[in-house]
Amino acid sequence: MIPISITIKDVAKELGVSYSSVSRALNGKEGVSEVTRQKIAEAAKNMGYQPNDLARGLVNKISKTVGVIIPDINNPFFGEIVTGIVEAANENEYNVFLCISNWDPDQEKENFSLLKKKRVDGIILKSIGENGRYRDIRSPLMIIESDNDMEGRQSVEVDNELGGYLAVQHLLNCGYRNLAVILGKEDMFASTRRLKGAKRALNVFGATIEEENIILGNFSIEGGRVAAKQIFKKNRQIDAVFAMNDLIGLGVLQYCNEAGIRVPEEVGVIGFDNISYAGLPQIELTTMHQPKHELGRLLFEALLEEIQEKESTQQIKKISLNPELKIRKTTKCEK
Amino acid sequence: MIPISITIKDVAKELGVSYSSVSRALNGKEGVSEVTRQKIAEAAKNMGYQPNDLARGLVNKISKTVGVIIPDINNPFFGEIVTGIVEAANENEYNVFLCISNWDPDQEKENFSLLKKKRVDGIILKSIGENGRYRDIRSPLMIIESDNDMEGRQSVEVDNELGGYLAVQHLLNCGYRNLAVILGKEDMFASTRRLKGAKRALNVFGATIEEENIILGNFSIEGGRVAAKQIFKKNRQIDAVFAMNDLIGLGVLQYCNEAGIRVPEEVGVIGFDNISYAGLPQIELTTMHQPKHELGRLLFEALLEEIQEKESTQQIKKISLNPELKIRKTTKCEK
DNA sequence: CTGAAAGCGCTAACAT
DNA sequence: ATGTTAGCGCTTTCAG
Repeated sequence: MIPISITIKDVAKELGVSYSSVSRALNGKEGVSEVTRQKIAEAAKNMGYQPNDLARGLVNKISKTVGVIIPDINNPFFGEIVTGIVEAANENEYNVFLCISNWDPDQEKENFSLLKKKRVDGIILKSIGENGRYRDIRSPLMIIESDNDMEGRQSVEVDNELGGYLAVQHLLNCGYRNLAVILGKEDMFASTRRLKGAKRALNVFGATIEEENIILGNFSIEGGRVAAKQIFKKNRQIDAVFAMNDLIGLGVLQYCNEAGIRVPEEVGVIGFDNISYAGLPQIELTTMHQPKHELGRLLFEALLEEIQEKESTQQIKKISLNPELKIRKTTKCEK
Repeated sequence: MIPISITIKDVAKELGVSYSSVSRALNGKEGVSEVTRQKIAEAAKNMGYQPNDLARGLVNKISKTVGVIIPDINNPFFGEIVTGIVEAANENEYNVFLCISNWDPDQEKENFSLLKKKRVDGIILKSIGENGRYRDIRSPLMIIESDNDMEGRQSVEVDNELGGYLAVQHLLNCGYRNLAVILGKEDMFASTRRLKGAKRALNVFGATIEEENIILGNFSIEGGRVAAKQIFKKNRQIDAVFAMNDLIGLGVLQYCNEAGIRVPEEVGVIGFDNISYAGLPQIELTTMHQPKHELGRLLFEALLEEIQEKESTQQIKKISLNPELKIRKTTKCEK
């Protein structure tokens, strides 16, 4: 079952031309007469010739390949981003290696090393928050939500601080006053930014939040459930929670459901990301929308630019998109 | 920003040995004294040597790379399968190219061609149902749920007929009598098998299903909602629906919710796949569980075997796992 | 046990 | 416009 692939030499022999001519013709380089170019194109097609990107990569130092390292493809946030990345990549004849770090620094390192062997042209990374480990990565790199330690690296992200601000502003507008916040401990960069925005909104309103009402949870449904339990066990006054992503939000809803707490009457809940399941009629989670698909496309396009730039201007781009408030049924007002 | 990668020659020069020795040492081949082997290993490590898999692939005809073509990574069914594939692949030092066909035959073809250029060692495919197009694929291929036309190809799947049988048996056990079935039109192989099992269960029970109550929908939440509307507009008698996947099931639930139909009292709903969102307390969809993660691992492992087999026994393996009934709250009994 | 050399498929000078 | 050649980084005979 060894696939016999036909090479540039085979088609050269077939036509009795040199194989450099074939190479030139097939790559649209000048130096071939129209006539032979035609003949070559035709023969190549008939013979089912497919260029060998391994060989090409070896000489060009371009593998037409990028790596994507994310923690979890089952989080719809990443799923949609990856969809955008793959789409844009394929349009540019690129393939993408999918790596899953599982929020584990060791696996992430392992992934880097595997990708390096493959000589990918660039990497798109959702960093899992151990600092200073990317300084020595010498290939083009795009960060999904950069941390401070990534200064000097390109990144594409939503304006997280603005997102936090808008989320809490909405909660306040609804009349909720005793807020709790659940941070995602796997990703303190985004969480910290969003929290900063949240505090600013509180501040503008002349309010504050107790440190004890800011808790650390896992970025998962179960993580949200556990965190909510912790919150309400500790403080019955809480009347609204800002969850750092929709998965956590879903977990909060789950807890409220179990504990008989009415949403949005007794407590309001807002999430972040706007994953599709948040919009289910049984859920209707109010949340901050992120343009995930677009984020994915931009991520790849910016990476490609960096790859092709070689050594020109090389200015560090930080692309930032705006999140959008998506009001549904887990908060009790409409503005 | 060109990453200067160090080669086998560099470490050879450093040590004053021939580079073939370095190759031998690093690959654990015999013909190198323990002493030099040690020295080489150490030098390679210190110098940060990383093998170039492009070059390796060129000579070995093994790229340590596989391609996965699926219709939609945001369907948790595929998301979890891919997670299993990637996990198993990485354990074997393989990388996986993720391709998304978007249920579109043209994109699927495009993906094949891209992967061929990359000289992947094998491909894992969720075929989107156009027949006879894989006959000429000469590389190792594993099919996620094979169709008849794929005879002669390896496949890994859940026993779909059994799944259909168990699902409908459960519905019948609950006392539902007027069933409707929603097929997923994007994947008629799986749907047909499950339907066959469903009819068998009906048969054993001495019942049947009207053809008009078997409808074609899209494998999506919206598809399920539309199909449900169609069903209940046409026939008010229907008291249970078997949805061919959980997304469709979610859509049915959504319609019932809107139309004020009480589940499970007035109508029972059962899905297929057991995606994580089906288990949310607000949803609690009864469904047929598929061991998706395990399916993914098996898929890769079987593919790897086929890749390594070269030309030995070459018997066609069809691996089949059993689905499991997962009773929750959208059907009204417990057996 | 070790080195020299050929060749994987391709591109890019360099000749003609 | 076309052919010849070197070489990308590596593995694998083949000599020594």
